[in-house]
Amino acid sequence: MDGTESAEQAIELLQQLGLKEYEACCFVGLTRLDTGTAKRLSEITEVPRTRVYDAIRMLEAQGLVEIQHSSPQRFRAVPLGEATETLRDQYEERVERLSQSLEDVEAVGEGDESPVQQVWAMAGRDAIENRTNQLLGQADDEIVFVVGDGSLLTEELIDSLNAVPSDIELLVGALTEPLEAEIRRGVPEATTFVSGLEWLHGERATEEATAIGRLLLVDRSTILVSSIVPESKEEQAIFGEGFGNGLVVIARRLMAQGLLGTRDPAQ
Amino acid sequence: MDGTESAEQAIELLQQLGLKEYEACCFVGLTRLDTGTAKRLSEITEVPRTRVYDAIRMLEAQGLVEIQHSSPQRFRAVPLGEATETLRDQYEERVERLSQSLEDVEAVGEGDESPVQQVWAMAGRDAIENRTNQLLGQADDEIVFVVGDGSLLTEELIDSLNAVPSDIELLVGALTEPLEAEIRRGVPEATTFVSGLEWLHGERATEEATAIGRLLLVDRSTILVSSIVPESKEEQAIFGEGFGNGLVVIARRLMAQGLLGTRDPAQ
DNA sequence: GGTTTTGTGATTAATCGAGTTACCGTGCCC
DNA sequence: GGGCACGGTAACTCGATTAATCACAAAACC
Repeated sequence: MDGTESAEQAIELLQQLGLKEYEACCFVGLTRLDTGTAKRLSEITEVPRTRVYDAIRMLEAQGLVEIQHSSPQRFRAVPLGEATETLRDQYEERVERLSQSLEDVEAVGEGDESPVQQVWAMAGRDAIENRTNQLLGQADDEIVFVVGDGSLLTEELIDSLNAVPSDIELLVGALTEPLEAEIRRGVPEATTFVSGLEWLHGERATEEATAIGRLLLVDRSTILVSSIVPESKEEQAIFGEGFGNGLVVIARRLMAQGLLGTRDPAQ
Repeated sequence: MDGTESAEQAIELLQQLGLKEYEACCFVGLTRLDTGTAKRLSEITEVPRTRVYDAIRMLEAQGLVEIQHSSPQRFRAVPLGEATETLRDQYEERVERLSQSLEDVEAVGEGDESPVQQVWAMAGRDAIENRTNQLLGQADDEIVFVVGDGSLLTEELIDSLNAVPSDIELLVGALTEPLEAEIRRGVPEATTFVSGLEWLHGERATEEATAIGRLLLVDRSTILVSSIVPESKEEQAIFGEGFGNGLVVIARRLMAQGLLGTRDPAQ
């Protein structure tokens, strides 16, 4: 612990960004110290003094702290703006290289053939949002979109909706009246409506309620339905495409797969 | 191994981005398979079949693969563009939250007082570049900048140089003639020159050559000198500010710290 | 000169991930 | 029906990191 409440959050995040525990502790320790020695750092943070040196060295190599080679040596954190920018750069570089590598690798013989009727499950707020944008962009005739939770109505989503060509019919619904108003404001082009999907929303049998996230139907041939699991706030979705049998099949599968009931939060 | 050469590179990168080995293997396995079962995947990749399921679940939770809940269940990777976008989003979100947390935490009593004459060491290409931009932006009178290696002349750097107000004297040097030409093209406003720093560049005594990276002197009061270690390609720098004794002191320190000789590559 | 700091290295303990095996349910072929 | 390959889950072993201590040499301080 670092004393302050949100310091621990910072440590947590730094670890998610790839730092070790000691490294993360030392870094936030330094941001609240401006400049300090190993001893001072080990007092503030719960990092044993003898391990501070290693941690700092690692941090320096990643461009997050500077070292003054005096005796005793002093450390200081790079200014916040520079630090975040550096982290961003590193990541951006990696993603870029990854993208390159993956392009050079596609295809190894045949993939399995698969039945016509496909239903895929996916999870993760960002991923589902990206898929949503993707689908919005490739619509030909008609889009039906229902937003079940205000938190899903992001900037990016509104942009995507506004980017829909005007010759495509755009129907956007919301589960509540105020949400609908918000949508009408953000996407004036769209025909908005309220709900019509309470049957999806309400609790089913005795199981606890599962909040409906979004429902997207493109050209009556591709559908994406998501729900938000109550506690973990994680969004999960099912996604179907390319079949002539219409919605009913999907809806049935939806039920069958328990998407509307409970499902163990992904690990 | 995955057969293909650059597949391993992708795996490497994915691990750096936070995935476990199995997860990384499964993901690239899927990108070259379009759609596949656990069995197929375990054949392509060297991941034991029984562990494919866990890996995939993790990947799904992160929004990188989709699962078809049939029997046998099928997996497929999210399209490359969506995947990278999702990774980007996740990271961006974390960095953003980190930034918030760290702002709420600054300052814990006094930092150590430190001597007037400060020399700080830092490392990492991105970090040094950021610091360079930072310094360029806060110059008042004069900027002297020497580029020792063409790879350092990035887009971003050129932008920063061009953003320097015209009432600030801007001197930009290069170690070679062609490099100077490139700079003159990219930054027409600047007064360019060649080298003048061979004494820094050449090998010293019998030690192997250390390539000079960049040298930046702002308002004659702040200096940043970097070198690029031959093998690891890592850039390391020293950075000094706020003293009236001019360059000489720094230069001497420079030598004393062996920046121009060899130094063990950070870990 | 003696004592406290400072820094490095080695050592132990705990954690986590890689790799393996055992086991249950389901369909399929004999 | 009995066996058998396949699909899926869950346990366990082993090895590599990492967190946490300890021992010790070199400086710095009084």
